[in-house]
Amino acid sequence: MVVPADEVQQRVEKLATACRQVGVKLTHQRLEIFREVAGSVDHPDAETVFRGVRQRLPTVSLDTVYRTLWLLHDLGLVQTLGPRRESVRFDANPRRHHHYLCVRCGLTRDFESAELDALAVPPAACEFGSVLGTQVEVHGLCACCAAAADGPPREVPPPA
Amino acid sequence: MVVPADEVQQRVEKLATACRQVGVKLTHQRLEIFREVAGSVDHPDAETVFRGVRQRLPTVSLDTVYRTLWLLHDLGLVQTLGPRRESVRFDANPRRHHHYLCVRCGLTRDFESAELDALAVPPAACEFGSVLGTQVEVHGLCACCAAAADGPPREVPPPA
DNA sequence: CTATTTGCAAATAATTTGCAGTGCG
DNA sequence: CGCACTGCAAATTATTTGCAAATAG
Repeated sequence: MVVPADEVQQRVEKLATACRQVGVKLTHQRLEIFREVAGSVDHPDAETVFRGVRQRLPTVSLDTVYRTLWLLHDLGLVQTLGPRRESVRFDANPRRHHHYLCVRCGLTRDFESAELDALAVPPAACEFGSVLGTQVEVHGLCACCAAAADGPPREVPPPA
Repeated sequence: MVVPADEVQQRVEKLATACRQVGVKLTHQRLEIFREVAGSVDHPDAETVFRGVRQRLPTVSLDTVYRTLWLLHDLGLVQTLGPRRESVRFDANPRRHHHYLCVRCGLTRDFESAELDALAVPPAACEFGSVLGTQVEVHGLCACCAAAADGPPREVPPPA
């Protein structure tokens, strides 16, 4: 929860509009589930959203979280983030952005960059089909993992 | 199988070297599983690799495929590709490359671009930790999906 | 030879679905 | 009031693990 309250509020309004537009009901559960994703800078997975929402809505079920997350995805209100190994993560940041990704712990953070937004798509990429957008993934070791610099998360047998 | 044979051969040699170096055995199964990934331009998932290898090695088991794929990953010989929705996919292209990704069917293809390789990482991204590399994802509709231009793969109830 | 690796089958984890009750519009 | 939505539990799918037999080096 580091996303400013007014930003969250704005995103929630978009949700309300979108729901009305396609005729799906804006239930308490949906609202809270969306709030959970919209208010988080880590891109949570279904399980994590579930744990968060449960604190305010102790009766939600995990499957409602799944159903809602995919519904929000279909409405175009959250993006999915291909994970590194684990399950899908969700991202409710509607602004154009890119991702920083820790190769060790999987931490994922958004950042913005006008230069990267303006990237020219090379012809080699256009061959495959139309281009709707581009996104840059920056890989690295996050500050946290750099500090705790022991073995990698997945081990290879030590060189004989 | 569109990767040229000599390229595959070269990748296999790297595998042999790496195995010797860390003292893991280069078994028939491992060789074939690697060949399957190294020889494919689609980034196959475990199940797909399994089906492919099974044709030449009818007795391999799916779990050996999983174990081997992760082993190859640990050895740094294959990358994993965060999927769109489905499971993890593997990529044995050792050259610096970027990805084209169809938003509809999930088709994923490599392409190379010296400009993109040279991308300047914006300071906003450096805040989170060290930078090891960057990769660009180009999203679009592949030629195939553009042709069959019916509804999106995941439907939203039609606007009332 | 001997430690590593494999295949099998069973365990676990993640996600989806069927259904009956509930409540919003 | 009816249809969309929810929670539950069971089904399905994906992935991992334990162990005895097979095999690379």
